[in-house]
Parts: sequence; C-alpha cells; structure tokens
Amino acid sequence: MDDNLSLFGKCPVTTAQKVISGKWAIVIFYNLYSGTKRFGELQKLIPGITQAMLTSQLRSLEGYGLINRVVYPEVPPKVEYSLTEIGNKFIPVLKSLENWGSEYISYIKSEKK
Amino acid sequence: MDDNLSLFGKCPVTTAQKVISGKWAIVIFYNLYSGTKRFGELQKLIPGITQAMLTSQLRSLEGYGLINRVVYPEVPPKVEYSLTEIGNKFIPVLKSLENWGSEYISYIKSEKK
DNA sequence: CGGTATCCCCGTGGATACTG
DNA sequence: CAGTATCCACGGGGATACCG
Repeated sequence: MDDNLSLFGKCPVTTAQKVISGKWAIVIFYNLYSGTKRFGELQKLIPGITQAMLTSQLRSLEGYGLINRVVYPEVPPKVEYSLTEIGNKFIPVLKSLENWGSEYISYIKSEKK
Repeated sequence: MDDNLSLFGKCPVTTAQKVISGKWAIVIFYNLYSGTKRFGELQKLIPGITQAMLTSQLRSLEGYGLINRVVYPEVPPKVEYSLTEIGNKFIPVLKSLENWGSEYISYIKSEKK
C-alpha cells in the first residue's frame, strides 16, 4: 500500500509479481472479470476468505489502481467493486497463467502415472 | 516440496501461482532461460541472494520438475542447472507478466505526473 | 451491509558458520 | 565449488469481536 512508489524503476516482471503475490488477489480478479460485484457477493464467491482479509486485499488492489471502489451513500450501505482499465489489461496474464497451469497439471499426472 | 501432491485437482491458475510464489523463482527462471548455468554463475547473476536461499529455491523448482540438476563427479564439484521441457513452457507466462508490468509502470507514471 | 480494531500464529526468507 | 546446519526476525494471513 505504501510501496507503490518503490515499484518504480523496478523490473516489469518483479512489479507484476508483487501485484499478484497476495494470497487472494488472483481469485478476486477472476471474480471481478465477469463484472461488477458487491462486497457481499465477492465474499460468497470466495469461500474461505474472512471479511477482514477481503477488505484488506481489496484495499490493496485499489491502492495499486487495479480496481474501482464505488460507495453508494445509502442505508444499508452498498459498495461495488470493478476492474479498472489497467486492471482489465491484466486478464491476458491470467489466461497465460491458466494455460501453463493446465499443461503443468497434465504433465505431472503423466509423470507419476 | 512435499505439497506436489496437494497441487492436483486444484485450479490451474492457483497451481501456477504457487510455483512462482517463491521470492526468487522468477529471477532464477529468467537467468536459466538464456541457457544452462552453474551454481556459482547463478549466484553472481542474482545479486542479494545467499547460498542457502539459492540452494533451497533451486531444490524447490527441481522438486516441481521445472529445472534439471546435473552433478559432475569432479573435484572441485561442478553442478549445472537448466530448464526442463515443462519449465521452458513457462516462458510465455514470463513474457506476459513482463508485458503487463511494463504497461502498468508507464500507466502509474502518467497517473501521478 | 460493509466494514474497523486487536491480537496472534507460523512459515518464508535471511544471516552466519561449517563441510565433503 | 557447492553445498548443509542452525537459528531467528518479520510480516502476511487469519480469528474474533465490535461499529456506523
């Protein structure tokens, strides 16, 4: 959150790695890819995450400029999250990761036979 | 190292994330991409890493089946590391990470102006 | 509903010293 | 040269409880 500045001048790959290094960052991305979601929706979509963790991870991604957080001044409160433009550009990376992951899993299975 | 098994049946993206989650895994990949390297060479190429860390990260990647470790029975010892086939297939992911990282860095710079 | 505020565990990463 | 063997600090991650 305060190391946004320390990212500058660093290797692009290292920068990218930092962003996705959070345990839940990628899962959040995946769920936000299909469209805008409310806090409660995300929590239901991501089993095992606590409120505190979801909040902090969302704040972190927001700090990186990857997601939008929109608060509707209503009672009860309503907050919506969505990917920013640069956030959307991360999707190809996710696809790439997914492709390799699939290849790797089938490779491992064939190895241990 | 012993969670190779726990990877099976998991989401491909999660699997991929685990592999690159080590602090030095990606750097090692980068340096091995350009060809086979000896232990000492890697250590020189990766400033800031200790012998102990380099050893354990290499062992981890070897355990995942991503790199080859070849020991030459000589005195003094000589050990060479290289990417395996499935290891080489990871390169596109690295490229993808790099592309996005570059986009992100220039985006941030234009933002904070 | 969508958060803070605390407290704490434990695993990753690292410093250092020794060895075949 | 290429490792082990110890020991330890730190912070990410999580459980729980309370709030506007």
